[in-house]
Amino acid sequence: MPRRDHMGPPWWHGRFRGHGYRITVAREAILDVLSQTEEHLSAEDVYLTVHKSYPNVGLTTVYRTLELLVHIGLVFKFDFGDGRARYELSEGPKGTRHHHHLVCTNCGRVIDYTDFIDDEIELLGRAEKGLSDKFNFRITNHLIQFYGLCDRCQKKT
Amino acid sequence: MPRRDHMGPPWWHGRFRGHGYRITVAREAILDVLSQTEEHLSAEDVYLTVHKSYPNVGLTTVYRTLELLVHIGLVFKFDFGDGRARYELSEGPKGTRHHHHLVCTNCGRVIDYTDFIDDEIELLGRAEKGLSDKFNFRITNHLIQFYGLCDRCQKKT
DNA sequence: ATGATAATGGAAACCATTTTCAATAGCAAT
DNA sequence: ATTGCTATTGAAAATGGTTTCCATTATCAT
Ligand SMILES: [Mn+2]
Ligand SMILES: [Mn+2]
Ligand SMILES: [Zn+2]
Ligand SMILES: [Zn+2]
Repeated sequence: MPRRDHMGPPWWHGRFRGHGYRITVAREAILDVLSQTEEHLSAEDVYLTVHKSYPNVGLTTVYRTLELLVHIGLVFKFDFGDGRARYELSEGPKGTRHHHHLVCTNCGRVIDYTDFIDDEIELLGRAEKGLSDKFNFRITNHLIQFYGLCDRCQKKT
Repeated sequence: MPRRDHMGPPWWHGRFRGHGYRITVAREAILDVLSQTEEHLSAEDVYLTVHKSYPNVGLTTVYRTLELLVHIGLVFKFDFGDGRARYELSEGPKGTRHHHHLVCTNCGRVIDYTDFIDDEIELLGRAEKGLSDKFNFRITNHLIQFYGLCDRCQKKT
C-alpha cells in the first residue's frame, strides 16, 4: 500500500513525468519498498517484498525499474562484492542523508556512516574541480568505500 | 617468458611462500602479464594473453590465481560496471603508484589519476582512525571512484 | 628420487541479469 | 468515458561471467 505523506501524489511523480516515464503500480510498489527500508536490498529482495502485496509484479520488471531509477538518479546501485547488485534510495521525503559504506571483507556486513562526510565533501569538491580541469572530465557522482574487518569478525581470529 | 630484473627469483616469490602457496608456471605467467600492462584487465584478457605463450593454461586457473592474488593483496579487483571484474597489480618492482579511478558512465573508459592522493591519504588517515574507534572496524583498504562523462563523451550531446 | 597433496584444466553447473515477444495498461486527445 | 498510440509488463528462454567437479599432473619438503 503506497504511503503518501498527507494525500497528494508521491514526491517522485514529478521527476518521473519530467523524463516521460509512466507511473505504474509496479513502479509505485518498488519505490515504496525502497523508501521503507534502511537496508541495501538486492533486486530479488525487492521482488520478494513487492511480491507480498503485488504477486503479479515480475522480477524482470523489478530489474527494469531499478535500472530506470538508477538512471534518473533516484537510486544508487552498489557492488559490495557478494555477486549481486544492491540498491538504495539516493534521497527521500524524510531525506536520506548522503553517506558512505564500511564493508566487512569477511562476513559481508555493510555499515553506513556519515562521519567525516563534511571533510570528504570538501576534499571531493576540490578533487572534482581539479580533475575536471585536468582531464576535462565532468564528474556527476562518486563512490567511497572502506574495506576491512567488522568488530565481530576481528574476534574470531 | 617471465621477466626477472637481474636474475634471482621474482620479487613476489617471498610473499607466495609465506602463505604456503606453490609457485607454478601458470602463476608466474599470470603475474608476468599483470606486471607488464597499464590496463585494467579482465580474467579473460589475462587468459588470452597468457594463452599466447602458455596455451595449456586454462581460464579456470586464471580465475583461481587472480582470486588468490587478491586474497594476498598483490592484486586489486575492481568493478567498473561493465559486467566483468577488472584486475590490477597493487604494487610492483617498478612501484605501481597508488591511484584512484575516473569512470565514464557513457563509454566505460577508465582513467587513472594520482592527483589529490596526498590530500586523500590525509583524510583517509583521519577517517580510518575515527571509524575504527567508533565502529571498532579495522580498515585494511579503501575504494574511491569518480563517475561522470569523459571529454569525448561530453561533446556528443 | 619419493610421496603427500596442492594445483590444474576441461566440461558442466551455477546464477544474476538480460532478451524476446505477445499481451496489457497508462495517458493524452477526443 | 472512449479511443488509439505505445510504453510497460511478465513468463520463459537466453546470456555470459564465474564457480564447481573430478580425474590427472606438478610442486616441493624430505
Ligand atoms: Mn547505505
Ligand atoms: Mn588503475
Ligand atoms: Zn564481519
Ligand atoms: Zn566516455
